[in-house]
Amino acid sequence: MAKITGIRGMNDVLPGDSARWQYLENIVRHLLAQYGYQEVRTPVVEQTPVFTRGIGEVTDIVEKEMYTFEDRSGDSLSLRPEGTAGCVRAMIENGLLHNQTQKVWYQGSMFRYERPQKGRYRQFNQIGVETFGLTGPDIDAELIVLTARLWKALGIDHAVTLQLNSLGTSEARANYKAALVDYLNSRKDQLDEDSQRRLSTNPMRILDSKNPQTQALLSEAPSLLDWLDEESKEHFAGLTSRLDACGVSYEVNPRLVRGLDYYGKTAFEWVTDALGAQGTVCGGGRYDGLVEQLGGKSTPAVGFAMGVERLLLLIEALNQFPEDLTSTADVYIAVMGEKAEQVVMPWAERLRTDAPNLRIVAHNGGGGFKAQMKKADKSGAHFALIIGDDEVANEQVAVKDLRGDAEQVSLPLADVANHLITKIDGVN
RNA sequence: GUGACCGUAGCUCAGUCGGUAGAGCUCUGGAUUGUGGCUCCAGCGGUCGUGGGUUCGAUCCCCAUCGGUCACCCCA
Repeated sequence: MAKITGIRGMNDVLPGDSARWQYLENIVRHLLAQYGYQEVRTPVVEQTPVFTRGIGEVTDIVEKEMYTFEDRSGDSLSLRPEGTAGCVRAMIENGLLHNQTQKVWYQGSMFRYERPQKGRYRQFNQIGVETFGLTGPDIDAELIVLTARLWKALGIDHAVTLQLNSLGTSEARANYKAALVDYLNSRKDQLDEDSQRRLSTNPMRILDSKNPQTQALLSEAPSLLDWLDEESKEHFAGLTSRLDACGVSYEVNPRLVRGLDYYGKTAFEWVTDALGAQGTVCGGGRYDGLVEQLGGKSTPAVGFAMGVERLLLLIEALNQFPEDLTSTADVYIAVMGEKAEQVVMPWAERLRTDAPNLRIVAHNGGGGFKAQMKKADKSGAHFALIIGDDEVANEQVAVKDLRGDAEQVSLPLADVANHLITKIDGVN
């Protein structure tokens, strides 16, 4: 019989790792609440046109990376390859964009059929933030400032840099695109194969080619910034002045184009060189045309998404995880003798009632007393509680400090919870 | 989709110029009948990724295949 395995590029988050995910998620959730953003949860599967119309037919994501299938009624469905399109669909469908502004975020799995490598998986998780109904550069700035605060909270701010660009209005972009194609067509023979192909399909993407010869050729090419219309220039200036005022530094990168068709004006990426080839940790921009594209009333919008796995890899690489994440208990209860085994459950229940914020693990599964103490140590608990025949007879519990040098004491059961709470609060 | 490298114990790896394998960590028990971390001893644990070929004999050599990793591409 063939061995049953998980699917390539789709990973398990195991007990030893889940605390790290929760650590990141908790920080993000708290931070977004600080800015007044609300969470939305949308399905993992959408009708395929949500993505083909939203992301763009000729993008790589839609052309060759989507998990698309027919359901039993013959409808074409797709696993979401990104979060924005589905989020916009939900906002339109529920009438949440009618004369109101919205600030929302989501978190969840996305799916793309690609060859896995470091920081790139077939099922991966994004935390995304989207805002609707706001035209000015102040909201673009707020989103970026918010991410900057997040990097600080995670201890990775020294390892990421902000790349910033304006893609202009669609008219400006169309004019620029024509100029770029003109320039590159005259030097077509010097382009690498991929770039030659993109010349007709998606010429802007040639700008961020990694091919050094192509990059050299581009140094003489027309720059997007020179083709910006007044409106876009003003918007971009409004954004940069606010970033300056908040002390967020950035690098203007006129070659920064994003892979999804719906972006215009502001585009940004936070990148790191600490993760190998997949260095973009967060990316986003303005997509004023998308809501209309998906059948809603024209609504301005800005948003971004960050890659959870990449952030976790980066925090790990920079050694920024708190040390106590591996601990599974604050208090570990070891028992000896039949009488103790009889009372340990009700006693532990009482402690959990009296000290609801402590993680209290009662030993299961028998084994010698020494083995129980080893487990107490491995659990990361600050205290071991010891219940043997003597303790049962006196309604007492022996409290042993596993981390400090306090003397072991015996306390009446009724006093144990308070003792632990004060001691452990003091430690934390 | 293309390329490079790699598959030996649960994990990290050694090894056999071809004679069916070993260490560290983990786990269990003991040295220390009710006291963890350090140390020492013992035990548990392997179709050497899978299939085929060469050979008296293959974990080792050859071929294929599957899987993993990294990179291209693309993006979070």
